[in-house]
Amino acid sequence: MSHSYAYARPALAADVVLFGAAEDELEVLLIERGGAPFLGCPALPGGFVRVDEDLEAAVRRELAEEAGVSPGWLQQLQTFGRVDRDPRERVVTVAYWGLVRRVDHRPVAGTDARSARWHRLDSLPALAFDHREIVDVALRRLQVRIRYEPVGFELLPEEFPLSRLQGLYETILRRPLDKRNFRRKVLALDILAEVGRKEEGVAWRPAQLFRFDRERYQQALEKGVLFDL
Amino acid sequence: MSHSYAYARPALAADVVLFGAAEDELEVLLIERGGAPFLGCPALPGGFVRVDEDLEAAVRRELAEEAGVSPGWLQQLQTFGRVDRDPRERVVTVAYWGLVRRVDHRPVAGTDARSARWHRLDSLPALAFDHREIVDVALRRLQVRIRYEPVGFELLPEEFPLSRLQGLYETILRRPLDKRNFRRKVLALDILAEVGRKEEGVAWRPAQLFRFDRERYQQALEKGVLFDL
DNA sequence: CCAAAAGTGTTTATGATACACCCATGT
DNA sequence: ACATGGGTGTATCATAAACACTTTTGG
Repeated sequence: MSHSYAYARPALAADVVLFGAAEDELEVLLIERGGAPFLGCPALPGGFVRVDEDLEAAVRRELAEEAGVSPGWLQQLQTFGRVDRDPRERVVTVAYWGLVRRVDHRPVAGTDARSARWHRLDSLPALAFDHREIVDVALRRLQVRIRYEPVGFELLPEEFPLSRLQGLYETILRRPLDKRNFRRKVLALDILAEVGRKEEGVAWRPAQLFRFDRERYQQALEKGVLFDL
Repeated sequence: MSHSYAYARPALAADVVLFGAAEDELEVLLIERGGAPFLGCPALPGGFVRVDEDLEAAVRRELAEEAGVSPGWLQQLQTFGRVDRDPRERVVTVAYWGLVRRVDHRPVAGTDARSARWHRLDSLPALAFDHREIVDVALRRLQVRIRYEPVGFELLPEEFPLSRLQGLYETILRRPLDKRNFRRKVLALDILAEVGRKEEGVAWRPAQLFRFDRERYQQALEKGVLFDL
C-alpha cells in the first residue's frame, strides 16, 4: 500500500460525551485514566481509531469496553485538533455525543480496568486534555438540539409522566417553563402515546404515563409539522 | 516519543467546500486531481494534515497552494471517515466549509499545478471520493446557518444594494422572498450601514448601497437582538 | 415616454406568553 | 383533612405573511 507522504502522521482518536439524566440534573460519563499522561485523572471515554473501523464504531467499542454502556442515540459533535492538545504527540480527536437511559444501565461497571462513573454536570472535576472544552461544546449542542429534535426521550425511561419531560427540559435549558404551555405544545405535536396506565408508588395524585411514538413522529414529519419546544 | 499502539494508523486529511456567489447561482471551488486515484477528476481542495499544523491552518494552506484564495469565513463542517471512502488506504477527512467574495479573487489561478475552477452548484460534475456527499452536507449547513448568522455578507461585495442581498438569500434558500418583508426585517436588525452612494452604470433607477457593519452587529448581539431572516 | 428595478404601509392570521384554580390520591 | 403534584382554558401581545402601487433613472 502506497503512502501519500512519508512524514509522521497525526494520530486519530475518537472520544464521546455521553449524557444521562439523574432526577434533577444532567450527568456525564467519565472514566479514570489508567495511563500517562493525566494518570488517574477523569476523562472522556475514548481511544484511538483502528484502521479498519468506522468512527462511530470506534466510539461504540470504546463505550462498551470502558463502561459497558450502549447509547440509544449517538452523533458526531466536532473534531478537536489543536496541535498541543495532547502533550505526548499530535492527536486529533473526533468527538461524539450521545444520550443514554440511565435506568437501563444501572451500575456501569467498567468491564475494562478503568472505572467509569457518572458525574453531575454542575460539579465536574478537572478533566484531562481539552476534555472540558469538549463537554462544553456538547452541552451547548444538546441545548440547541433538544428544542427541535425529539432526542430528549432517549434520556428518559420508556414511559414517563409529562412533568418528568418538562423537568428534563428545564434542567437542560436551565430555565423554568410554564406547565400549561409546555403540555399544550408537546401534546399538539401528536408524537406521544398515552400508555393508559398511571404512575405508581407516589404519595400524591398519580400522573398519566406517556411514551414517545416514533411512528407518529415520522407521520408528523411527513405532514410538515416540525418539532419545536 | 512513545506511540500508544503499534498498528497502522488512519491517515488524516482536511478538505474544504468553498462557496462563492455568481450573479444568480452559488458556485463551489473545485480542483482537478493531479494523481491517482481519480486522476483528472474534479475534487474538493484539500490534502493531508501535517503533524505540526492545526486543522484550520491545513485548510488555509491547501486553499492558498491549490487555488490562491483566502476565505473570509471558514468553519469546520463535519468529519467523514467511512472505512472505504478512499480506495488506496484509510483516510479520515475533516471537512471545512468557507465563504469567499468572488470579486476579490478574480481569476483563481492555481499557483499549484492543479487547476482550480469555480463550478455552478446546479450543474456539478461527478466528484472524486465522497466529495459530493460533503458538498451536499455543506450546502445544507449554509442554508440553515445563513438564516441566523450574518454570514451571507461574506459572499457579497463590500457594498451592495438590498436587492442583491435578497437575491443571494433566494438563491441559497431556493425560494422567492417578499421584497417588503425582507427589507423590513433586514433593516430592523440595524446591522447595515447606508454607504450614502448609489449604484452606478445601471440602466434604471440606481439603488442605495449598504455595507455590513460588524460593530453594530456586536451591539445588537449584546442587546439580545438576534439575527433571523 | 418607455422599460426596469427601487422603494414604501397596512391588514390579517398565527403562534407565543402570561396567568390561577380545582382535582385526585396517599397518608 | 391536608399536603402534594396533576391537570385544565382564556385573553393578550408580538411576529410573520400577504399584498400593489408610485418613483426614479437611462435609453
